[in-house]
Amino acid sequence: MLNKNVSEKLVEALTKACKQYFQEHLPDAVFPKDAEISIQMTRDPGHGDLTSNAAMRLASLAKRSPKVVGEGVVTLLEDQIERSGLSGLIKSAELKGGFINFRLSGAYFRTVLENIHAQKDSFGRSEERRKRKINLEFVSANPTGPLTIAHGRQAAIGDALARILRFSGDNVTCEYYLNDVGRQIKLLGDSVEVRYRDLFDKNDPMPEDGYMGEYIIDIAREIKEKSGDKFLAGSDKVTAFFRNYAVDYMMKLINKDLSDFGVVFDTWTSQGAIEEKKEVEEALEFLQSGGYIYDSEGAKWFASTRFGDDKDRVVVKSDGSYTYLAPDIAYHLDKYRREYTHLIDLLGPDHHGYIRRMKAAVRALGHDAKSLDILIVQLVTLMRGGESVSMSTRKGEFVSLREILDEIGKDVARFYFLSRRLDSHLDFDIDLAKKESADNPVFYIQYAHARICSIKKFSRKNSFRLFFGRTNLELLTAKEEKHLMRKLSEFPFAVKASAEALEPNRLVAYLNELARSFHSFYTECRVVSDDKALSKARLFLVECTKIVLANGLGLLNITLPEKM
RNA sequence: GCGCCCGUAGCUCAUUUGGAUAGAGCAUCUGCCUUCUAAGCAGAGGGUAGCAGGUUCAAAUCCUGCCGGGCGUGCCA
Repeated sequence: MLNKNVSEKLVEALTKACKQYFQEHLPDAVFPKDAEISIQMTRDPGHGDLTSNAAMRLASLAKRSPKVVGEGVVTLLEDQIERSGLSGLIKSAELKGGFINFRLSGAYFRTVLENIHAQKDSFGRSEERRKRKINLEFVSANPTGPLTIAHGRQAAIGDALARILRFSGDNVTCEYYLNDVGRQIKLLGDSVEVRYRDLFDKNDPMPEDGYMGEYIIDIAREIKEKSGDKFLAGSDKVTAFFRNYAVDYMMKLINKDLSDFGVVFDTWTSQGAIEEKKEVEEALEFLQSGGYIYDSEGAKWFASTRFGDDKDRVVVKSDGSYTYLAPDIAYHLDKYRREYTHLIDLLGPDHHGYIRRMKAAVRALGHDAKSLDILIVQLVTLMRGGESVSMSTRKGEFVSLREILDEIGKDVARFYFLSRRLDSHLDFDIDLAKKESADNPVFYIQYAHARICSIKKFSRKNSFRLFFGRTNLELLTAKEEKHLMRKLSEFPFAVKASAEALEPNRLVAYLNELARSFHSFYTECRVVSDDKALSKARLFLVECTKIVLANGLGLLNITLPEKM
């Protein structure tokens, strides 16, 4: 019997009991059809394993106290539990402070352990294949500079989200939108050209708003080494060369940083390619045919207010060129054409004004606004020795993701970002992070895994003939063993909650609790001992813990050390 | 001015979509290594959840108004 079946059946039994209570005691009252009868895992094991607030929800409807309603429902519940075949798994149902609390039987938890052991790396994976085909776009940094710490936060979250959603049954494609045309890119090329000419003592001035970072000089040097003075005589062709070279160079750097950070993209879509395929024109024509485009003051406007935006937006400027919005609409249309049923964009907070207009565009294109989720990942305020540091890619002042990777490592950095909610405005003190990286919380979880590997090694070395006879899980009766079993059984719920809320931090919190349960168990319960039957049962429990830790950390793409 | 986000322990952050006594890590203090890893365990102290109202059986969570911080409010991307 699986977790899911148990909770569903229990909800069913509870709903029946509630209905029956209404029929018997309140013939005049109407039982609400959409009554939200639900069951959750308890926060505190002292309250049992599962809990429902049904009695409190129905109390006001029934015009009786939660206590009276609860008592009535609990009485009827025994019979319903019996009928739904749950009596072996539900040990008790009792009313406490208005909540109806359920205690699961030992048999239930033993079944969970057997499931974990049988399903291995699939344990926690959603059995149902959802039909959603998701396009998850994140980072999408302009290739005008190295990735910064803020991109790192997005990268870690996007990557983990993709893994969690896939595990939950969605088909997910991770996409990087490559902004390879436009003003910023032109400036990038021009900046490199000026630096290149500097190397030949042609001291041209940097363009206004040019890129001042050291890396621009690196690119210029590389060109000089490869091609000498070949590009000194400027021309349109040469300008294009510098631009393309710089973009390629930067994308190589960006991809190296991403892959070292454990972040994998499936596709890169280039804005230039979208424009070349005339998709912007097509998108605008589509909107035009729907009557959502009008002319005013020499420009073309998208009537986004008709879909809830505060004001209409210009899409074609009076000089005939596009605003940023036009290619972005085309890009989203392109995604829908690739048959994605659901789009998720991770953006920085400077784009929050963008949400309404893009949702308006999506609706004008004939799609449900709900098919687009725009998640704002808040910035990281970078601190250095308690002082906040302002960052500007253009001025060349920033802390790169590379520096973070080199200083504190992939696992610590990923964990740091993943354990926070995406909308928290968090402070990252790099000096503190370097100092504290030795006792970073990520090691707490990894250490649990390393300890398990050590136990396994020890048990093999002292082969207690543990492989004979059947494993009797009924021997697992200590408080710490029960807590650990309970925690293990929560894993599928934690994954589900994380996927539904699009919040990887929930999974992190769960893994932290699991590690805590394990460390506590480890301290109190000797695994490999003279009691062979008990050793065998405990080894089984430890193996299950290892599987769940591996599945969980795998979703976060954090390393599983065999020893530390 | 208007819009979005945030304000929780000395510091950094959680709080399972409105539930029970608001929890972790760091820092401080007290115990625990002759046995599978002490990067650990058990415990103590530390809180008017910015402030004031409201909705609800129940509010850190939802609504309103203030206060404070960040970001936006382009025919920039």
